[in-house]
Amino acid sequence: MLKLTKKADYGLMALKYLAEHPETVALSAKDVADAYGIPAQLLAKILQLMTKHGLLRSHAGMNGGYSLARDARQISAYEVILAIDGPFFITSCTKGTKSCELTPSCTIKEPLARVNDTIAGVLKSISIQDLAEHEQPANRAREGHGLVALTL
Amino acid sequence: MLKLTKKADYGLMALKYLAEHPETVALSAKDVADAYGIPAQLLAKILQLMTKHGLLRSHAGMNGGYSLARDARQISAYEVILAIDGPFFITSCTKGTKSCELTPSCTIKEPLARVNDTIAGVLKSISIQDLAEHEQPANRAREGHGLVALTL
DNA sequence: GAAATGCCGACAGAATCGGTCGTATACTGA
DNA sequence: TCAGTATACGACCGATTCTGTCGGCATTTC
Repeated sequence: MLKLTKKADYGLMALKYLAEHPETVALSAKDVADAYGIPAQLLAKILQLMTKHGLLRSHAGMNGGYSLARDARQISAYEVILAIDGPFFITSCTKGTKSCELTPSCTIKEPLARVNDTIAGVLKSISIQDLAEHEQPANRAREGHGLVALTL
Repeated sequence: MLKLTKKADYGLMALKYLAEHPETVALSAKDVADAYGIPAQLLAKILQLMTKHGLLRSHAGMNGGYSLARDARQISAYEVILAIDGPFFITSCTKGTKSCELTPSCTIKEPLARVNDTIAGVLKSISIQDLAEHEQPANRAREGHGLVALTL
């Protein structure tokens, strides 16, 4: 399928929302959840995850909430996905801990690992700021573009 | 997460195997399954799927089996994944049939849709032939490389 | 001290995925 | 013609993962 989980979507949406409201000191999980119609408790856990990974700063107590730990330009979509869904690999048998058992099967995986890197590169090149800026599809014809080379 | 299903992996492996054995007229599902230790019946269904999508030709009866419907260069990884896993979208709320119901939420999705296109482009640029050639990591330093531009 | 908020673990329902089984159909070759 | 091999297809089940909820606790502000 190759798709993000809803959690990752929610996380990106929440960060975008925070990036769009820089004037406020902090926004509570409920604020963001209400803004998008996301289950509040679920979003809360997602925000906590991102806090743990250093993407957000949290503040308990009344008028508490979350704020971006860094400038929106310094947070990439890759980091968000990594924080929420964990490390991803395009191949099922991730060549990490426990490689593929099937005898010589994973010859496929070596080229696909490079695809994986390419995708990661694309996601790393996208910042929360980029997401927030594209509110209106009008300014789509901007010049900024990342170039990604895939070497087979 | 962002990973392929095992079925897609199996499908790619099977096509690679077929591409590596061009001399044989046809290989049965069992042949391929045995070669890689894949459950035979599962692989059979995958091969049938790819046949239905025009990637393979099938031949029933004794000495039957499957053969590539086109040259290995003309079959992209994208087509394989599409045939097996169906159309994929990186975003949960695919902007196809039933768009996101959440009020204004899917502002995120528009930039991610472009990421999606980029990934699709990468996968389209990879042929079964490419997979088959990379049997040995020795000839990795080949010159052929696809260039993918992501315009934010 | 009370209210609001974040923090955390456990858990349940739903969806998806991986894999199996059974049966029907098609082709080959003796 | 008949047996054997192979594809074709649908139903099903167990396991895993994902989504979302609940309950309790900690922290800060007022």
